[in-house]
Amino acid sequence: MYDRSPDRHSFNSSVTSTQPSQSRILIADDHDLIRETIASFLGMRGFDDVECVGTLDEAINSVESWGNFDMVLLDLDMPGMNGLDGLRRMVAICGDTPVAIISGTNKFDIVQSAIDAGARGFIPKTMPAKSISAAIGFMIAGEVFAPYHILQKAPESNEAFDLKPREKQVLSGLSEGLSNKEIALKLELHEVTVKLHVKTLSRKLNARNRTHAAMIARDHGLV
Amino acid sequence: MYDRSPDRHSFNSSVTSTQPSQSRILIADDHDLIRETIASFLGMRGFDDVECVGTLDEAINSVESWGNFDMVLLDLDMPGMNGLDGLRRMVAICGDTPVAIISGTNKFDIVQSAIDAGARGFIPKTMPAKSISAAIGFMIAGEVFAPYHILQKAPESNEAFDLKPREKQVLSGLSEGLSNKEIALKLELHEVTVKLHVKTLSRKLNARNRTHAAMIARDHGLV
DNA sequence: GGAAGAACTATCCTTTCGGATATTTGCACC
DNA sequence: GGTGCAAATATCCGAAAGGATAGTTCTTCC
Repeated sequence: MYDRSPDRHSFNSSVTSTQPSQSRILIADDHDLIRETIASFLGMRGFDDVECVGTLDEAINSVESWGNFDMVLLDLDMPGMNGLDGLRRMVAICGDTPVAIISGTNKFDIVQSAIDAGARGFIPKTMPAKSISAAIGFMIAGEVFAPYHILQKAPESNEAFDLKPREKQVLSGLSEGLSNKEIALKLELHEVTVKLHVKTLSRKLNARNRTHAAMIARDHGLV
Repeated sequence: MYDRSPDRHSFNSSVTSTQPSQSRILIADDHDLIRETIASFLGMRGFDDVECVGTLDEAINSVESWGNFDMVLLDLDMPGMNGLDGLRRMVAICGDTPVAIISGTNKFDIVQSAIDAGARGFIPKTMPAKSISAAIGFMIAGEVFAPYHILQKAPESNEAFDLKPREKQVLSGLSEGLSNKEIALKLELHEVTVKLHVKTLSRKLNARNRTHAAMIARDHGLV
Protein backbone atom coordinates (compact mmCIF):
# COMPACT_ATOMS: atom_id res chain seq x y z
CA MET A 1 0.00 0.00 0.00
CA TYR A 2 1.24 3.43 -0.81
CA ASP A 3 0.52 4.80 2.60
CA ARG A 4 2.19 1.97 4.39
CA SER A 5 5.10 4.00 5.66
CA PRO A 6 6.87 7.25 5.01
CA ASP A 7 9.18 7.36 2.04
CA ARG A 8 12.57 8.05 3.43
CA HIS A 9 13.96 8.82 0.03
CA SER A 10 12.35 12.03 -0.90
CA PHE A 11 11.54 12.94 -4.45
CA ASN A 12 14.16 15.62 -4.50
CA SER A 13 17.00 13.54 -3.26
CA SER A 14 16.34 11.15 -6.07
CA VAL A 15 16.03 13.44 -8.99
CA THR A 16 19.45 14.84 -8.33
CA SER A 17 21.08 11.43 -8.50
CA THR A 18 20.73 8.70 -11.04
CA GLN A 19 18.94 5.62 -9.76
CA PRO A 20 20.04 3.43 -6.87
CA SER A 21 22.39 6.03 -5.43
CA GLN A 22 23.90 5.15 -2.08
CA SER A 23 21.62 2.47 -0.73
CA ARG A 24 22.77 0.17 2.00
CA ILE A 25 21.31 -3.27 1.65
CA LEU A 26 21.47 -6.23 3.98
CA ILE A 27 21.12 -9.71 2.56
CA ALA A 28 20.54 -12.60 4.93
CA ASP A 29 20.65 -16.04 3.36
CA ASP A 30 22.37 -19.21 4.45
CA HIS A 31 23.33 -20.24 0.95
CA ASP A 32 26.61 -18.64 0.02
CA LEU A 33 25.95 -18.96 -3.64
CA ILE A 34 22.63 -17.21 -3.70
CA ARG A 35 23.74 -14.54 -1.32
CA GLU A 36 26.86 -13.71 -3.24
CA THR A 37 25.14 -13.84 -6.58
CA ILE A 38 22.54 -11.35 -5.57
CA ALA A 39 25.07 -9.20 -3.79
CA SER A 40 27.44 -9.00 -6.70
CA PHE A 41 24.66 -8.32 -9.11
CA LEU A 42 23.29 -5.57 -6.94
CA GLY A 43 26.75 -4.12 -6.72
CA MET A 44 26.96 -3.87 -10.47
CA ARG A 45 23.61 -2.17 -10.57
CA GLY A 46 24.66 0.69 -8.39
CA PHE A 47 23.64 -0.70 -5.06
CA ASP A 48 27.13 -0.14 -3.82
CA ASP A 49 26.90 -1.00 -0.17
CA VAL A 50 25.67 -4.54 0.30
CA GLU A 51 26.24 -6.55 3.44
CA CYS A 52 25.77 -10.30 3.64
CA VAL A 53 25.07 -12.58 6.56
CA GLY A 54 23.99 -16.20 6.92
CA THR A 55 21.60 -16.33 9.84
CA LEU A 56 18.81 -14.29 11.31
CA ASP A 57 20.81 -13.57 14.45
CA GLU A 58 23.65 -12.13 12.46
CA ALA A 59 21.17 -10.06 10.49
CA ILE A 60 19.59 -8.67 13.62
CA ASN A 61 23.04 -8.01 14.96
CA SER A 62 23.98 -6.06 11.87
CA VAL A 63 20.87 -3.96 11.97
CA GLU A 64 21.24 -3.20 15.64
CA SER A 65 24.89 -2.32 15.54
CA TRP A 66 25.12 -0.62 12.16
CA GLY A 67 21.55 0.29 11.51
CA ASN A 68 20.44 2.62 8.77
CA PHE A 69 20.05 0.06 6.05
CA ASP A 70 17.74 1.05 3.23
CA MET A 71 16.53 -2.47 2.62
CA VAL A 72 16.74 -5.81 4.36
CA LEU A 73 16.31 -9.13 2.57
CA LEU A 74 15.59 -12.25 4.60
CA ASP A 75 15.66 -15.81 3.36
CA LEU A 76 12.55 -17.49 4.64
CA ASP A 77 14.27 -20.83 5.20
CA MET A 78 17.33 -19.49 6.93
CA PRO A 79 18.44 -20.68 10.38
CA GLY A 80 16.67 -18.76 13.10
CA MET A 81 13.76 -17.66 10.97
CA ASN A 82 11.25 -20.15 12.32
CA GLY A 83 8.72 -19.35 9.66
CA LEU A 84 7.47 -15.82 9.78
CA ASP A 85 8.46 -15.24 13.39
CA GLY A 86 11.92 -14.17 12.32
CA LEU A 87 10.39 -11.75 9.88
CA ARG A 88 8.27 -10.21 12.61
CA ARG A 89 11.27 -9.79 14.84
CA MET A 90 13.20 -8.08 12.09
CA VAL A 91 10.30 -5.84 11.15
CA ALA A 92 9.94 -4.82 14.77
CA ILE A 93 13.51 -3.57 15.04
CA CYS A 94 13.68 -2.16 11.55
CA GLY A 95 11.01 0.46 11.91
CA ASP A 96 10.49 2.17 8.60
CA THR A 97 13.14 0.44 6.57
CA PRO A 98 11.59 -2.12 4.29
CA VAL A 99 12.12 -5.79 5.01
CA ALA A 100 11.47 -8.29 2.26
CA ILE A 101 11.29 -12.04 2.22
CA ILE A 102 13.26 -13.99 -0.32
CA SER A 103 12.35 -17.61 -0.72
CA GLY A 104 12.37 -20.61 -2.98
CA THR A 105 8.71 -21.27 -2.51
CA ASN A 106 6.13 -19.21 -4.27
CA LYS A 107 2.88 -20.20 -2.66
CA PHE A 108 0.24 -17.54 -2.75
CA ASP A 109 -0.64 -18.06 0.90
CA ILE A 110 2.92 -17.63 2.06
CA VAL A 111 3.37 -14.42 0.12
CA GLN A 112 0.15 -13.13 1.51
CA SER A 113 0.95 -13.89 5.11
CA ALA A 114 4.49 -12.61 4.79
CA ILE A 115 3.21 -9.24 3.70
CA ASP A 116 0.54 -9.31 6.35
CA ALA A 117 3.29 -9.96 8.85
CA GLY A 118 4.95 -6.74 7.82
CA ALA A 119 7.14 -7.68 4.88
CA ARG A 120 7.44 -4.96 2.28
CA GLY A 121 7.68 -7.52 -0.42
CA PHE A 122 8.34 -11.04 -1.52
CA ILE A 123 11.04 -12.14 -3.93
CA PRO A 124 11.08 -15.69 -5.27
CA LYS A 125 14.51 -17.12 -5.88
CA THR A 126 13.40 -18.17 -9.31
CA MET A 127 13.34 -14.55 -10.33
CA PRO A 128 16.14 -13.36 -12.59
CA ALA A 129 18.72 -11.20 -10.83
CA LYS A 130 17.89 -8.30 -13.07
CA SER A 131 14.30 -8.32 -11.97
CA ILE A 132 15.32 -8.73 -8.37
CA SER A 133 17.25 -5.52 -8.43
CA ALA A 134 14.35 -3.73 -10.05
CA ALA A 135 12.09 -5.07 -7.36
CA ILE A 136 14.45 -3.89 -4.66
CA GLY A 137 14.50 -0.43 -6.16
CA PHE A 138 10.75 -0.54 -6.11
CA MET A 139 10.59 -1.43 -2.46
CA ILE A 140 13.15 1.16 -1.49
CA ALA A 141 10.92 3.63 -3.26
CA GLY A 142 8.32 2.78 -0.67
CA GLU A 143 6.11 0.39 -2.55
CA VAL A 144 4.98 -3.09 -1.72
CA PHE A 145 6.25 -5.68 -4.11
CA ALA A 146 5.12 -9.15 -5.03
CA PRO A 147 5.45 -10.82 -8.41
CA TYR A 148 2.28 -10.64 -10.40
CA HIS A 149 2.00 -14.26 -11.33
CA ILE A 150 1.78 -15.61 -7.81
CA LEU A 151 -0.71 -12.98 -6.80
CA GLN A 152 -3.02 -14.48 -9.29
CA LYS A 153 -5.39 -16.94 -7.80
CA ALA A 154 -4.40 -20.53 -8.26
CA PRO A 155 -3.30 -21.03 -11.85
CA GLU A 156 -6.76 -22.10 -12.91
CA SER A 157 -5.60 -25.64 -13.34
CA ASN A 158 -8.91 -25.70 -15.10
CA GLU A 159 -10.28 -28.37 -17.36
CA ALA A 160 -8.28 -31.18 -15.91
CA PHE A 161 -11.61 -32.63 -14.90
CA ASP A 162 -13.13 -32.93 -18.35
CA LEU A 163 -16.71 -32.37 -17.32
CA LYS A 164 -19.31 -32.84 -19.96
CA PRO A 165 -21.39 -29.81 -20.92
CA ARG A 166 -24.40 -30.97 -18.95
CA GLU A 167 -22.28 -31.55 -15.92
CA LYS A 168 -20.90 -28.07 -16.15
CA GLN A 169 -24.39 -26.65 -16.32
CA VAL A 170 -25.46 -28.64 -13.31
CA LEU A 171 -22.32 -27.59 -11.50
CA SER A 172 -23.08 -23.99 -12.13
CA GLY A 173 -26.55 -24.54 -10.73
CA LEU A 174 -24.98 -26.14 -7.69
CA SER A 175 -22.83 -23.15 -7.05
CA GLU A 176 -25.88 -20.95 -7.03
CA GLY A 177 -27.21 -23.03 -4.21
CA LEU A 178 -30.04 -24.49 -6.25
CA SER A 179 -31.68 -27.78 -5.36
CA ASN A 180 -31.71 -30.68 -7.79
CA LYS A 181 -35.32 -29.96 -8.54
CA GLU A 182 -34.62 -26.33 -9.33
CA ILE A 183 -31.70 -27.24 -11.53
CA ALA A 184 -33.87 -29.76 -13.34
CA LEU A 185 -36.47 -27.08 -13.93
CA LYS A 186 -33.89 -24.67 -15.21
CA LEU A 187 -32.28 -27.14 -17.58
CA GLU A 188 -35.54 -28.82 -18.51
CA LEU A 189 -34.43 -32.16 -17.19
CA HIS A 190 -35.88 -34.53 -14.63
CA GLU A 191 -34.72 -34.41 -11.09
CA VAL A 192 -33.28 -37.91 -11.25
CA THR A 193 -31.10 -36.96 -14.15
CA VAL A 194 -29.73 -34.01 -12.26
CA LYS A 195 -28.98 -36.30 -9.36
CA LEU A 196 -27.05 -38.52 -11.69
CA HIS A 197 -25.03 -35.60 -12.99
CA VAL A 198 -24.35 -34.39 -9.49
CA LYS A 199 -23.07 -37.80 -8.57
CA THR A 200 -20.76 -38.22 -11.53
CA LEU A 201 -19.50 -34.68 -11.45
CA SER A 202 -18.78 -34.99 -7.77
CA ARG A 203 -16.78 -38.08 -8.44
CA LYS A 204 -14.82 -36.35 -11.18
CA LEU A 205 -14.05 -33.39 -8.94
CA ASN A 206 -13.24 -35.75 -6.13
CA ALA A 207 -15.80 -33.95 -3.99
CA ARG A 208 -17.53 -35.52 -1.04
CA ASN A 209 -20.87 -33.87 -1.74
CA ARG A 210 -22.59 -31.07 -3.62
CA THR A 211 -21.32 -28.35 -1.35
CA HIS A 212 -17.79 -29.54 -1.69
CA ALA A 213 -18.19 -29.78 -5.42
CA ALA A 214 -19.38 -26.20 -5.58
CA MET A 215 -16.41 -25.01 -3.57
CA ILE A 216 -13.96 -26.92 -5.70
CA ALA A 217 -15.57 -25.48 -8.78
CA ARG A 218 -15.16 -22.01 -7.39
CA ASP A 219 -11.56 -22.60 -6.38
CA HIS A 220 -10.69 -23.71 -9.85
CA GLY A 221 -12.64 -21.00 -11.54
CA LEU A 222 -14.89 -23.32 -13.48
CA VAL A 223 -18.05 -21.50 -12.66
CA MET B 1 4.56 -14.55 -15.72
CA TYR B 2 8.21 -15.16 -16.16
CA ASP B 3 7.78 -17.18 -19.27
CA ARG B 4 5.53 -14.66 -20.88
CA SER B 5 7.99 -13.62 -23.51
CA PRO B 6 11.66 -13.75 -24.22
CA ASP B 7 13.84 -11.36 -22.33
CA ARG B 8 15.46 -9.22 -24.92
CA HIS B 9 17.90 -7.82 -22.45
CA SER B 10 20.17 -10.65 -21.61
CA PHE B 11 21.82 -11.01 -18.25
CA ASN B 12 25.21 -10.24 -19.71
CA SER B 13 24.26 -7.07 -21.46
CA SER B 14 23.06 -5.76 -18.16
CA VAL B 15 25.87 -6.59 -15.85
CA THR B 16 28.26 -4.62 -17.97
CA SER B 17 26.22 -1.47 -17.75
CA THR B 18 24.69 0.19 -14.77
CA GLN B 19 20.90 0.06 -14.67
CA PRO B 20 18.54 1.50 -17.27
CA SER B 21 21.21 1.87 -19.90
CA GLN B 22 19.97 2.92 -23.31
CA SER B 23 16.29 2.15 -23.22
CA ARG B 24 13.90 3.75 -25.65
CA ILE B 25 10.54 4.41 -24.11
CA LEU B 26 7.34 5.63 -25.68
CA ILE B 27 4.81 7.46 -23.55
CA ALA B 28 1.34 8.03 -24.93
CA ASP B 29 -0.90 10.22 -22.81
CA ASP B 30 -3.14 13.10 -23.75
CA HIS B 31 -2.34 15.12 -20.67
CA ASP B 32 0.73 17.20 -21.31
CA LEU B 33 1.50 17.56 -17.67
CA ILE B 34 1.51 13.88 -16.81
CA ARG B 35 3.36 12.94 -19.94
CA GLU B 36 6.10 15.48 -19.45
CA THR B 37 6.43 14.77 -15.76
CA ILE B 38 6.97 11.10 -16.29
CA ALA B 39 9.23 11.71 -19.24
CA SER B 40 11.46 14.15 -17.45
CA PHE B 41 11.67 11.98 -14.42
CA LEU B 42 12.55 8.96 -16.49
CA GLY B 43 15.20 11.01 -18.21
CA MET B 44 16.84 11.79 -14.92
CA ARG B 45 16.84 8.15 -13.98
CA GLY B 46 18.89 7.11 -16.96
CA PHE B 47 16.08 6.31 -19.33
CA ASP B 48 17.63 8.63 -21.81
CA ASP B 49 15.52 8.18 -24.87
CA VAL B 50 11.88 8.97 -24.13
CA GLU B 51 9.37 9.87 -26.79
CA CYS B 52 6.00 11.42 -26.03
CA VAL B 53 2.77 11.44 -28.00
CA GLY B 54 -0.82 12.37 -27.20
CA THR B 55 -3.01 9.88 -29.01
CA LEU B 56 -3.08 6.23 -29.82
CA ASP B 57 -2.72 6.90 -33.52
CA GLU B 58 0.43 8.89 -32.98
CA ALA B 59 1.73 6.13 -30.76
CA ILE B 60 1.09 3.48 -33.36
CA ASN B 61 2.67 5.72 -35.91
CA SER B 62 5.80 6.08 -33.83
CA VAL B 63 6.12 2.38 -33.27
CA GLU B 64 5.61 1.58 -36.92
CA SER B 65 7.98 4.17 -38.26
CA TRP B 66 10.66 4.13 -35.61
CA GLY B 67 10.09 0.81 -33.93
CA ASN B 68 12.50 -0.78 -31.54
CA PHE B 69 11.18 0.76 -28.38
CA ASP B 70 11.98 -1.11 -25.22
CA MET B 71 8.78 -0.15 -23.51
CA VAL B 72 5.48 1.44 -24.46
CA LEU B 73 3.20 3.19 -22.01
CA LEU B 74 -0.42 3.79 -22.97
CA ASP B 75 -2.89 5.96 -21.14
CA LEU B 76 -6.10 4.01 -20.86
CA ASP B 77 -8.31 7.07 -21.28
CA MET B 78 -6.50 8.58 -24.21
CA PRO B 79 -8.20 9.43 -27.50
CA GLY B 80 -8.35 6.41 -29.76
CA MET B 81 -7.95 3.86 -27.05
CA ASN B 82 -11.57 2.81 -26.89
CA GLY B 83 -11.08 0.81 -23.73
CA LEU B 84 -8.74 -2.11 -24.14
CA ASP B 85 -9.10 -2.28 -27.89
CA GLY B 86 -6.34 0.24 -28.34
CA LEU B 87 -4.15 -1.82 -26.08
CA ARG B 88 -4.77 -4.91 -28.15
CA ARG B 89 -3.91 -3.09 -31.34
CA MET B 90 -0.67 -1.86 -29.87
CA VAL B 91 0.24 -5.23 -28.44
CA ALA B 92 -0.36 -6.77 -31.82
CA ILE B 93 2.14 -4.56 -33.59
CA CYS B 94 4.63 -4.44 -30.73
CA GLY B 95 5.50 -8.09 -30.68
CA ASP B 96 7.85 -8.77 -27.82
CA THR B 97 8.31 -5.27 -26.52
CA PRO B 98 6.32 -4.76 -23.36
CA VAL B 99 3.26 -2.55 -23.46
CA ALA B 100 1.90 -1.22 -20.21
CA ILE B 101 -1.27 0.60 -19.33
CA ILE B 102 -1.13 3.75 -17.31
CA SER B 103 -4.37 4.97 -15.87
CA GLY B 104 -6.07 6.99 -13.21
CA THR B 105 -8.38 4.20 -12.21
CA ASN B 106 -7.19 1.34 -10.14
CA LYS B 107 -9.98 -1.16 -10.27
CA PHE B 108 -8.94 -4.72 -9.83
CA ASP B 109 -10.99 -5.89 -12.77
CA ILE B 110 -9.49 -3.40 -15.15
CA VAL B 111 -5.96 -4.31 -14.18
CA GLN B 112 -6.79 -7.94 -14.60
CA SER B 113 -8.33 -7.60 -17.99
CA ALA B 114 -5.62 -5.25 -19.21
CA ILE B 115 -3.01 -7.86 -18.45
CA ASP B 116 -5.18 -10.57 -19.93
CA ALA B 117 -5.38 -8.45 -23.05
CA GLY B 118 -1.62 -8.55 -23.33
CA ALA B 119 -0.41 -5.65 -21.21
CA ARG B 120 2.88 -6.31 -19.52
CA GLY B 121 1.82 -4.23 -16.59
CA PHE B 122 -0.41 -1.62 -15.08
CA ILE B 123 0.70 1.67 -13.62
CA PRO B 124 -1.74 3.83 -11.68
CA LYS B 125 -1.22 7.54 -12.01
CA THR B 126 -1.35 7.86 -8.27
CA MET B 127 1.99 6.13 -8.08
CA PRO B 128 5.00 8.28 -7.25
CA ALA B 129 7.29 8.91 -10.20
CA LYS B 130 10.11 7.16 -8.46
CA SER B 131 8.11 3.98 -8.19
CA ILE B 132 6.98 4.33 -11.76
CA SER B 133 10.50 4.24 -13.04
CA ALA B 134 11.28 1.22 -10.90
CA ALA B 135 8.22 -0.48 -12.31
CA ILE B 136 9.28 0.32 -15.82
CA GLY B 137 12.68 -1.15 -15.18
CA PHE B 138 10.95 -4.20 -13.89
CA MET B 139 8.86 -4.60 -16.98
CA ILE B 140 11.79 -4.03 -19.30
CA ALA B 141 13.47 -6.82 -17.39
CA GLY B 142 10.72 -9.05 -18.69
CA GLU B 143 8.44 -9.27 -15.69
CA VAL B 144 4.77 -8.52 -15.37
CA PHE B 145 4.02 -5.63 -13.09
CA ALA B 146 0.97 -4.56 -11.16
CA PRO B 147 0.90 -2.76 -7.82
CA TYR B 148 0.39 -5.11 -4.95
CA HIS B 149 -2.45 -3.33 -3.26
CA ILE B 150 -4.86 -3.49 -6.15
CA LEU B 151 -4.09 -7.11 -6.81
CA GLN B 152 -5.57 -7.89 -3.47
CA LYS B 153 -9.02 -9.31 -3.81
CA ALA B 154 -11.87 -6.87 -3.40
CA PRO B 155 -11.73 -5.15 -0.04
CA GLU B 156 -13.56 -7.95 1.67
CA SER B 157 -16.74 -6.09 2.42
CA ASN B 158 -16.63 -8.61 5.21
CA GLU B 159 -18.31 -8.69 8.56
CA ALA B 160 -21.56 -7.11 7.58
CA PHE B 161 -23.14 -10.37 8.67
CA ASP B 162 -22.01 -10.44 12.30
CA LEU B 163 -21.74 -14.18 12.65
CA LYS B 164 -21.01 -15.53 16.07
CA PRO B 165 -17.76 -17.44 16.56
CA ARG B 166 -19.47 -20.81 16.53
CA GLU B 167 -21.30 -19.94 13.38
CA LYS B 168 -18.06 -19.00 11.69
CA GLN B 169 -16.55 -22.31 12.68
CA VAL B 170 -19.52 -24.19 11.35
CA LEU B 171 -19.41 -22.12 8.20
CA SER B 172 -15.82 -23.02 7.63
CA GLY B 173 -16.75 -26.67 8.04
CA LEU B 174 -19.48 -26.16 5.49
CA SER B 175 -17.06 -24.79 2.97
CA GLU B 176 -14.93 -27.88 3.32
CA GLY B 177 -17.92 -29.90 2.27
CA LEU B 178 -18.31 -31.58 5.63
CA SER B 179 -21.61 -33.00 6.79
CA ASN B 180 -23.28 -31.79 9.94
CA LYS B 181 -22.15 -34.92 11.71
CA GLU B 182 -18.56 -34.38 10.70
CA ILE B 183 -18.63 -30.78 11.74
CA ALA B 184 -20.11 -31.79 15.06
CA LEU B 185 -17.31 -34.27 15.56
CA LYS B 186 -14.70 -31.72 14.67
CA LEU B 187 -16.07 -29.02 16.96
CA GLU B 188 -17.09 -31.47 19.67
CA LEU B 189 -20.73 -30.55 19.39
CA HIS B 190 -23.83 -32.58 18.77
CA GLU B 191 -25.21 -32.86 15.31
CA VAL B 192 -28.42 -31.07 16.25
CA THR B 193 -26.48 -28.07 17.43
CA VAL B 194 -24.62 -27.89 14.20
CA LYS B 195 -27.92 -28.02 12.37
CA LEU B 196 -29.12 -25.09 14.41
CA HIS B 197 -26.02 -23.10 13.55
CA VAL B 198 -26.33 -23.95 9.90
CA LYS B 199 -29.88 -22.72 9.92
CA THR B 200 -29.21 -19.42 11.66
CA LEU B 201 -26.06 -18.72 9.73
CA SER B 202 -27.82 -19.42 6.48
CA ARG B 203 -30.50 -16.95 7.45
CA LYS B 204 -27.91 -14.32 8.31
CA LEU B 205 -26.13 -14.81 5.01
CA ASN B 206 -29.42 -14.86 3.22
CA ALA B 207 -28.53 -18.23 1.78
CA ARG B 208 -31.05 -20.76 0.60
CA ASN B 209 -29.11 -23.76 1.85
CA ARG B 210 -25.71 -24.93 3.03
CA THR B 211 -24.18 -24.97 -0.40
CA HIS B 212 -25.30 -21.44 -1.06
CA ALA B 213 -24.02 -20.36 2.32
CA ALA B 214 -20.62 -21.82 1.57
CA MET B 215 -20.46 -20.00 -1.74
CA ILE B 216 -21.47 -16.70 -0.20
CA ALA B 217 -18.86 -17.20 2.47
CA ARG B 218 -16.24 -17.78 -0.16
CA ASP B 219 -17.32 -14.79 -2.18
CA HIS B 220 -16.99 -12.52 0.80
CA GLY B 221 -13.75 -14.03 1.95
CA LEU B 222 -15.03 -15.08 5.32
CA VAL B 223 -13.58 -18.51 5.21
C1' DG C 1 -27.73 -52.71 -39.50
C1' DG C 2 -25.32 -53.78 -35.43
C1' DA C 3 -21.98 -52.19 -31.73
C1' DA C 4 -20.66 -48.69 -28.68
C1' DG C 5 -21.38 -45.02 -26.04
C1' DA C 6 -23.46 -40.70 -24.51
C1' DA C 7 -27.33 -38.69 -22.35
C1' DC C 8 -31.30 -39.33 -20.06
C1' DT C 9 -35.11 -41.71 -17.29
C1' DA C 10 -37.11 -44.97 -13.83
C1' DT C 11 -37.30 -47.39 -9.07
C1' DC C 12 -35.87 -48.28 -4.70
C1' DC C 13 -33.78 -47.29 -0.45
C1' DT C 14 -30.89 -45.00 3.21
C1' DT C 15 -28.87 -40.99 4.92
C1' DT C 16 -28.71 -36.24 5.50
C1' DC C 17 -30.85 -31.64 5.47
C1' DG C 18 -33.89 -28.24 6.82
C1' DG C 19 -37.40 -26.44 9.64
C1' DA C 20 -40.32 -26.02 13.87
C1' DT C 21 -40.71 -26.02 18.70
C1' DA C 22 -39.23 -26.69 23.42
C1' DT C 23 -35.81 -27.38 27.16
C1' DT C 24 -31.35 -26.87 29.46
C1' DT C 25 -27.06 -24.83 30.69
C1' DG C 26 -23.88 -21.19 31.67
C1' DC C 27 -22.77 -16.49 32.11
C1' DA C 28 -23.27 -11.44 32.84
C1' DC C 29 -25.58 -7.66 34.86
C1' DC C 30 -28.06 -5.23 37.93
C1' DG D 1 -31.26 -14.30 43.53
C1' DG D 2 -33.72 -13.06 39.57
C1' DT D 3 -33.59 -11.38 34.61
C1' DG D 4 -31.86 -11.65 30.12
C1' DC D 5 -29.28 -13.69 26.70
C1' DA D 6 -26.33 -16.84 24.03
C1' DA D 7 -25.10 -21.44 23.28
C1' DA D 8 -26.17 -25.99 23.29
C1' DT D 9 -29.39 -29.93 23.35
C1' DA D 10 -33.62 -32.75 22.53
C1' DT D 11 -37.59 -34.55 19.50
C1' DC D 12 -40.23 -34.80 15.54
C1' DC D 13 -41.17 -34.65 10.70
C1' DG D 14 -41.16 -33.88 5.74
C1' DA D 15 -38.09 -32.87 1.98
C1' DA D 16 -33.89 -33.32 -0.32
C1' DA D 17 -29.70 -35.64 -1.28
C1' DG D 18 -27.00 -39.60 -2.38
C1' DG D 19 -26.16 -44.29 -3.89
C1' DA D 20 -27.18 -48.54 -6.63
C1' DT D 21 -29.04 -50.83 -10.49
C1' DA D 22 -31.59 -51.19 -14.71
C1' DG D 23 -33.64 -49.54 -18.79
C1' DT D 24 -34.42 -46.17 -22.77
C1' DT D 25 -33.39 -43.16 -26.45
C1' DC D 26 -30.28 -41.19 -29.74
C1' DT D 27 -26.18 -40.60 -32.29
C1' DT D 28 -21.79 -42.18 -34.28
C1' DC D 29 -18.91 -45.18 -36.46
C1' DC D 30 -17.45 -49.29 -38.75
